[in-house]
Amino acid sequence: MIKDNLSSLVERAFEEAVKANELGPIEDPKCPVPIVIEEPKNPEHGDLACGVSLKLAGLARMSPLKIAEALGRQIDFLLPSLPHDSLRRFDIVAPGFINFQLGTAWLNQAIAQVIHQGDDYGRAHLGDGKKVLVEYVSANPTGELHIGHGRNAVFGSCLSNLLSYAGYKVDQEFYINDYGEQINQLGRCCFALYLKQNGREADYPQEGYPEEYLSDFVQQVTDQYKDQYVDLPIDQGGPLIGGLVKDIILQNQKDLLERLGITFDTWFSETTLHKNGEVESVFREFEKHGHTFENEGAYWLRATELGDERDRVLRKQGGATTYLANDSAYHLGKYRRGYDLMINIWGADHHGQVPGLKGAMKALGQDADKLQVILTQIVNLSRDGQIVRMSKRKGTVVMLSEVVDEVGRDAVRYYLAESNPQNSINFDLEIAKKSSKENPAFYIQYAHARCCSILRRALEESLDTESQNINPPIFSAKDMTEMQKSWGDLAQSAQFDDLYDKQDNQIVFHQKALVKRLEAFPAEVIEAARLMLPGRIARYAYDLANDLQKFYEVSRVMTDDLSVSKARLGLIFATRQVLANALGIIGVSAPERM
RNA sequence: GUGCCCGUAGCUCAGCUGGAUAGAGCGUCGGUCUCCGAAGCCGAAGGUCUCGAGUUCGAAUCUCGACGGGCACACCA
Repeated sequence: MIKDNLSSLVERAFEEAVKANELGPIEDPKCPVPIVIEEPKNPEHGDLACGVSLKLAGLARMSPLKIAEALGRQIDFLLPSLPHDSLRRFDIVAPGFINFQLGTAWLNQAIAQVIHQGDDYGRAHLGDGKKVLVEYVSANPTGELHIGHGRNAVFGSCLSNLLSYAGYKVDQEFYINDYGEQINQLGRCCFALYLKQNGREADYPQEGYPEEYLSDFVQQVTDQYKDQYVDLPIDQGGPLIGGLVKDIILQNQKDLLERLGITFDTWFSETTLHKNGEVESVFREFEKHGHTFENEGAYWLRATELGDERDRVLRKQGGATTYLANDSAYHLGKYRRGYDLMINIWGADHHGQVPGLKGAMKALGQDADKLQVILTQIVNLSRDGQIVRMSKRKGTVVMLSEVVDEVGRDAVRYYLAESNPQNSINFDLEIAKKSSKENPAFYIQYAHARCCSILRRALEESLDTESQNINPPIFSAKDMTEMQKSWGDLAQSAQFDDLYDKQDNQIVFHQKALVKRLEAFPAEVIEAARLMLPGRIARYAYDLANDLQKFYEVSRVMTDDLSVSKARLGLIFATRQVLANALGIIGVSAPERM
């Protein structure tokens, strides 16, 4: 990577400058501050720049400019050790920046690298094969998914893709809360509706789920089984009808998530924890490790000793286990499955539970740092500018399925993937629909399709508008195959010199910008994975598409000069590849035509 | 009341471990297709980075405080 090359160049210059006693009181040849190479906003400041002298000023008790000059002298000596024409020149400017002007060697190498590695370009070893479990969505099987679930789902999916791309071994899991009071409640509600739908009298539970959420699901049961269960007592009918409805809802959620391109490796049922006795055995584990006590007939976790703000009940007075106890059993199981890292993606309204769960893991003797909870902030839905509160009670929720229907999978994914989880999102349905054609997702896809189109056109005959003659195709399919082979040949990367030799500064500028962007992709993947912010990849893809469009505006790919055409086709080929790789991470399709 | 998150253009959001003149999209106004896809490109307008202190060569970025918004504070799940 070019930045790494430059940063190690500056590092060596620093060493030499220290040896030459040019940096005042600094005697350690190891640079005390990280050497960061950055892209200047102003193009007049070169292709890349280093501001390390400014950070060293205090330590060296010298002016930043003097330091930069000292480093510059050493870089001059080191220059011959670099590959031919990798660095064209560098300048020392006030207040102490070192600005680099790139030659062609590294840039050419970057294009060849993209094509050489293809679908794997940008893959990283950051994860080093570590096993990660990403648990997300985990919605209750008591109703449809809403837009908040959608955000959680898209974020989790993108993060999983990203981590996997960065070298982690990722499993994706959906935890089904199919046990306990809420599922009993679901049963009572569904049975009441079932009776009603069969013309019987029934009292709908007052604190139950809104009827309109459930009636369609229950209707499916009614349609299939007619009135054959109407005479069952509530304690049998509830669980039976509730169970049937739960399966329908779950399947419904699965189908919807699949429509969003989300698939889970495991659907983990809470019921299995209870049936296998894992909840009971987690109490024995708590007992072994201490940090628990009894009070007024309840069994407590002394969470205050473990970083929580108050103690938590694990087993209630009546003997029932709490949500935290069940969750502890679930998460202990995750540890035992051997994951190096466990990521939970929760809605921010659950943030209060984080210290409790982490405390429980500590109490069980586990490394709580392996468990990381990412909180996604709320999605504010509006329609025509009117805020729609997502209250389940009032039943005003706009369902995720409606949004996907209206806006489309790719746009929904991009929209929800783009922003960082700690920021709330304002999602106006009317605007989302209206702007769906100018949606960033379309813009990126358009750039991809345009690359494909150019590559296709290279193989087609063309019409000369002046003479009305039909020109034969410039390249044959066989030519294309051979070109692709040579583009990916690292030893032949000098063929891309033709991108920069011509006199038109504007074209050179935009091509260079495009190549620099392609070259930055692997570093971007690593950074995004490190920060666990897949939104960065979405924005990167947008920037790359933008760079392509700007290049395309000022320059033709197919020209009279065959070697230039070849080089530019190679650049387009590489751009298409990186667009596809980036889109793949955020789970947006990369169409060849639109 | 306590804890967590947020506050950047009219709206939606970027801004990398502090760096050069704070950036995009949408919306508004104007320009641009005899030429590989105009779902594009170019330009204009729009900012006290909520406010106030502090840290330092230098703050949208770090610290503290205020204000504003959201969320959470169960032997519920």
